[in-house]
Amino acid sequence: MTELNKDTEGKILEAAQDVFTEKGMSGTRMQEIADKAGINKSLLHYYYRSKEKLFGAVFKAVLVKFMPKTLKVLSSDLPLFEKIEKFVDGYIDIITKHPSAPLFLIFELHRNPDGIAGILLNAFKEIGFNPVESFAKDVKIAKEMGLVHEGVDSKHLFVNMMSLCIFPVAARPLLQRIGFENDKKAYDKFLEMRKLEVTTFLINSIRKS
Amino acid sequence: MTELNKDTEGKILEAAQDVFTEKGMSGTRMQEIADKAGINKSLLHYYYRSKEKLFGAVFKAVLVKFMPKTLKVLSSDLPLFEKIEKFVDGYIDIITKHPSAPLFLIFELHRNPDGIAGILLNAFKEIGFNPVESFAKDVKIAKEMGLVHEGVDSKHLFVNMMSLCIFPVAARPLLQRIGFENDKKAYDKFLEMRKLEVTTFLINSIRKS
DNA sequence: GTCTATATCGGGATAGAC
DNA sequence: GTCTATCCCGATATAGAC
Repeated sequence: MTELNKDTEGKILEAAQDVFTEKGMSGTRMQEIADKAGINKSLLHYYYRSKEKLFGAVFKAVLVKFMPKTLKVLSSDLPLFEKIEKFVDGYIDIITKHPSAPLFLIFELHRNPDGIAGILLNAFKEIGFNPVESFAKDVKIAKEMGLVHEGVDSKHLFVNMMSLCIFPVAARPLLQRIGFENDKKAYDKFLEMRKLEVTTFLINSIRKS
Repeated sequence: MTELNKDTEGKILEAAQDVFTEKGMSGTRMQEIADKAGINKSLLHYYYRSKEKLFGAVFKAVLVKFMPKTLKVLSSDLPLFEKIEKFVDGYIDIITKHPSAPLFLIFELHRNPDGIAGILLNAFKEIGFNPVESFAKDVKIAKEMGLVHEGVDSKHLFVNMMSLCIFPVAARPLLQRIGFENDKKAYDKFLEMRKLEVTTFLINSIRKS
């Protein structure tokens, strides 16, 4: 819940985010967005000309919500181990708050990769920052300092880190049922514990000595 | 490509799997399934009474395709380290062959958790096997044998293992673009290497001494 | 069993009053 | 800017001939 009193356009965008991230592009009904925003269906078309356009706005908004914090950590000059810790901590936090966002991004990207990935790649290009390359440098430095094994591959490490943060949230409806008897609180606690768990897990696996 | 000459019902189910797993329930058009199966739209309704029913059949079929192999490994009496290795190897293999299946399962489970999770939980109940509990036992034994740290939590380990296998395939459209310049072959190779990578990564992080 | 034709309905989009 | 009424197409589903 952000603010409650905003202009119509803002209310629409917020409602649209809720519905789109929950049900995806094709599963979303304009009517449901209108209802949730407390306005009429045709107002949606007044502000955003089409469903497609509204979807685009939502997609960007979700990116904007996620990118800044995470990129800030990744582009910082913290040493590798601290950077991993900070990233995992912040990332699990933010996706726990917006649990359907990552699955939404992945699913829609899967549905229409080229059309959508453009938005993302442009975002990186604009700020002149590629998280994967940047992370590779961090790993290289840590190797030179003798902190991590020479055999460590930065891309695998990066993908591992992302996987361990995102998957448990995205697959929650499944995991909570098969491993936690569908106990919401227990799973919340599990996710909270993962911050430490994932960090130590990652660092243990790459640390020299 | 399984067999080419099968009865109409089989052709429909196969085509339906392709389309449903690719586009999800709401993104799927019956027409597209009919085209892909090389038959008429109304034949779909002849064999499966509704889209909903067809979807159910597909969902089960996908489960059946995945479950047996993976459960066979998990329920075997291999020692923990070998079990991890076998699982990771086989799992990455099978989801690489059916890359859209995991995302499909997760997304549809997210969309309608209770309606769909029932199918899954029943499947487990029928065979009287819960992978999470079983894995917990394996970890316990390994601890008693002094092979892994006492602090290792079996649920985190299980979720880590699943995350590391599934996410890189599910998020491929994204990862391949930001980390591999959208080079398909490079990413294929990356996935192939992950079998060893993930295994050693997991074992390194839990092994005692 | 397989086809063509058609019914029916839902949802995106527009027109036009206020 | 916001509403009501309506258009129109696409998609599921059914009827019925062969």
